[in-house]
Amino acid sequence: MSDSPPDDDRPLDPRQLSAYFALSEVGSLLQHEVERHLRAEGGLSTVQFQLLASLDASDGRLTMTQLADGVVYSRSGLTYQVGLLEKAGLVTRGPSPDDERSTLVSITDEGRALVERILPGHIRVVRGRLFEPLSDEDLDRLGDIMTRVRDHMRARPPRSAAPRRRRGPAD
Amino acid sequence: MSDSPPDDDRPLDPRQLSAYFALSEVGSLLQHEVERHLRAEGGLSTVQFQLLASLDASDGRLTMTQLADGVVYSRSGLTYQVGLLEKAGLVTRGPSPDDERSTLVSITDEGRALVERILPGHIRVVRGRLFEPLSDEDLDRLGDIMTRVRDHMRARPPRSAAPRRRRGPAD
DNA sequence: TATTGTTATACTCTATAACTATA
DNA sequence: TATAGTTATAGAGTATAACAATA
Repeated sequence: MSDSPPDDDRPLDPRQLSAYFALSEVGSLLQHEVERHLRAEGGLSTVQFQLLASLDASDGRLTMTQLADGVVYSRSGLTYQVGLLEKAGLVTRGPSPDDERSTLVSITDEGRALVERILPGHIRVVRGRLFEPLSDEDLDRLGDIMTRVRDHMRARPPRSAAPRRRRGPAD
Repeated sequence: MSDSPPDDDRPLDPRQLSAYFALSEVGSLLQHEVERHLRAEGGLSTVQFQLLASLDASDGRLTMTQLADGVVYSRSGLTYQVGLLEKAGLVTRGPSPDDERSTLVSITDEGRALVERILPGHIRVVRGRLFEPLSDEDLDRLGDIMTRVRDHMRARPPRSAAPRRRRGPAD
């Protein structure tokens, strides 16, 4: 609990606070607008769209674990969402030939068609809300910063992020 | 629906895509970790913490509408969350002297104490996850970019963002 | 009539723990 | 024994619409 350097206990300076608040607000606003658009246009939640887009971007088939890697999500939540997509005919599920424990999720033609139908409007939202006020230089800088932060966050997950809690000996 | 310039229908270029994906991922990861911390440390959701922090940062009392302006939220959702905070003894609600329609939400001493107890750890999370890999220059640049985007998003809300739908004459 | 806020309701989402099956 | 995934369940959060009260 107290294994952080004392340096970490100082308050954020005003620039950090301002950057943090602005980032949070942008994230929240953007998320809401994207969600609204996806729901209205394709009846999908953001997570469902991300799952479809991941499948579409890869070879069309991924295991549940591979899908989970891309999305911040619990396993059961992923099962639930993929179940909805399957019910809607946008993906199919089947056993993996390599590893009988794995489930291979495949996007259907209908799924691909939906992604392609939704994508332009999705991009329009992102462009109009996020990128419009940014210069080319801003864009490069933003991409660079966010990529570094993401790699940092992915590289050192907080100690509480154990993928699956195993039963302790004292349970 | 087709009132956007044709320019908007082009796909995002790779730099935009990469910046957008990285931003989404960072936002999502950060949100999850902050949520986890607030829940573990103070039993609060992010929204509840934001509401308390807003009250704490202002004079300690705001109307429901003023609170709603800071958070992306439906009115009923706000009522629900403030109700929880009230039940927990962190805020009180009373009629506004200025406008009898308004509800004035006030943070209690207990509420302030909770914010002060949680804030250092919250900041530690943000610093460690978000700011650690960034230089001073990055920080300034990020703050500048995010502030501009936020102002842009706040200035021109999408047409669907009417605060409250009034009954149409044909209903 | 417009605005502020609440309530009732129904639904979506998410996490935890227990479970099955394969490696 | 560890890993991949599912299921049951229970709770939190959210939105919509109808509502009451004040401006």
